[in-house]
Order: sequence, then C-alpha cells, then structure tokens
Amino acid sequence: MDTPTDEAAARAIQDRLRTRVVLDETGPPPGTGLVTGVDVAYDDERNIVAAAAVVLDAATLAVVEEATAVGQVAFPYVPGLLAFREIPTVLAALEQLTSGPGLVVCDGYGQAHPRRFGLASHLGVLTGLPVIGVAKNPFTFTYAQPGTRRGDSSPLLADGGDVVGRALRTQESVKPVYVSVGHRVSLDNACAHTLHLASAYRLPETTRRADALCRRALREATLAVPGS
DNA sequence: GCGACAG
DNA sequence: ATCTTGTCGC
Repeated sequence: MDTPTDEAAARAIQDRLRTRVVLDETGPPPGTGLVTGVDVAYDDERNIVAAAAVVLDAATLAVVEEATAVGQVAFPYVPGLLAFREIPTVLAALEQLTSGPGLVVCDGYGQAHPRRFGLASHLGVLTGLPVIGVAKNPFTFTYAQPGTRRGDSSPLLADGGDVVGRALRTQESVKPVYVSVGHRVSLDNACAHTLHLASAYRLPETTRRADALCRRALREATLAVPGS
C-alpha cells in the first residue's frame, strides 16, 4: 500500500479506491471453509507495529495457520484514516499465509466510515478478498439499544440516516459489537459470521486470536531489535 | 474555533 | 491503541 504524505492525500486515495468496493455479493456462508482474523499492536516508544493473521477452520474454529509481520509505523492515528496506519503491516502478514484466507475479519469498520471506506473496505479492495469489520466502539454513529438477547441487533446510522452497519449483541446482556460490511459480503451475512465466531465471548474468535498473537509478536520484536 | 472520534 | 493489581466468578 502506498503511504500518503499527508491527510489530504490520504482522503484522496480513499475517494479513489472507494469506487472499487463491491457491495452486491453475499459472500461465503458462515461455518464453512476458512475465516481469518487480522489485528495489530503498537509500541509507540520504538514506533513499531506488529500485525497478525490467524486462519481458523470456520466449522470448528480450530487454528489452521498463523502469520505475523513487524514494521515501522508509517502514519499517525487520525480518525477516519486508520487504514493507512494498519494495512501495510497487515498485508505483509497476510502475504505470508500459505492457505487462502477465506473471509477476513478485522477490527474496525468497513462502510461505517465518514467516506464509506474504512479499514475493512480498504483491505478488501487491496486484496480482492471478502472482508467484514467488527468494531468494539460505535465511533460517531448512532443506534437504538438492541435487545438483550444474543443475536439481537439494531441499525447503525450515520448522519443523514444512512444505515452503515449494525449494532449486534453477541452475548446476552453484554455490550454489542459494531458490524459493518467491508467488501464482497452482505450485512446480513457479516452479522451471521460474527455471531458464529462469537459463540463464547463478546468478540469474534478470529479477533481474539489475532489480538493475542500480534501482542506476542510485538513483545518478541521489541526484545529482538536492540542488538542489531 | 473547539471537541469528539475505529485502533 | 496503551498505561495497569487485585479480584470476583465459573
């Protein structure tokens, strides 16, 4: 991924790439094939970022393959421009996989984005893979509190009323997660995948595995760098 | 202009 | 994201 020099350039890239997002495909059915979780962790001291990609068997949620990558942080955190900070290293991790990733689940948003081009959509366009976004926070979007039962949901709304995703309750009486479509997956299917992957905890198993792995990769990378 | 704001 | 102990509960 080309790293833009400034925020204006970054927004221009988003506006150009967003035209390539595919929203009229349903995507693979939940519970079959492979599902890959990606996540990154930062070390602000050393300006290092570690990414992880964990491939799961969608039927059993067993780990099939893991990959990590470490790099320099190339872009600051700016709300709306998160992809430029995370994607380069995530791509490096994905490229090391020997298995096809299948559906990719990432932290953050896809269509739920100021310019409808969040992390999940960006990653989808760059890889061509079906991608969904499952975020832990609602960002600036609004929603009515969904029911308290697992599977209950309510539309995630942008200013102006556009439905950009869904607040989905993955566990009884636990704060919902915020699901949005990234690329080549319908919102209904994205939620079905999320529910399937979050059968035991609030967050999808893909996210939990990737989170644990990138933190471990960051620890090990931080210790290895000093010498050479 | 100021604050809020995925990770 | 990250800084962070003990503690309550299955």
